[in-house]
Amino acid sequence: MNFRQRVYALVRLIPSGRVLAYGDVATALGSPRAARQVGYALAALGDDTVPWHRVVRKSGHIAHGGEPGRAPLQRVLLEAEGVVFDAGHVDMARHRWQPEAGDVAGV
DNA sequence: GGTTTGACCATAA
DNA sequence: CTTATGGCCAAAC
Repeated sequence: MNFRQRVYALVRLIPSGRVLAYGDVATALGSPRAARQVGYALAALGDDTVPWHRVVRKSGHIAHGGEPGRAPLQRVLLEAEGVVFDAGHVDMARHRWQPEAGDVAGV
């Protein structure tokens, strides 16, 4: 399976109110240094069947996409799920989700 | 095949 | 706090 498809599959498993860093997704897929590919995969994402807004930077800050208006939208979607924003960034220590072994195996 | 690119990350100043 | 630099891996050309 392509790397991008694996990214989509894993992101779909993120529960509501939880977030993951690009690097965390890459690590869960077995390539800890492929954080850029995760963002690349989400950028090429056409369908909205994937909760892409639950993926942020490791700092908890929202990534600067080339598409204008995407960042504010992402924040709104996260806050709607109960994610707490502190000084413009997500509290990662509080909302970071850790994928379980069974979840990644199913992909 | 080589080269470019990018919703990243870590480090340093 | 900001800016700069290098590395990284997969996809696209």
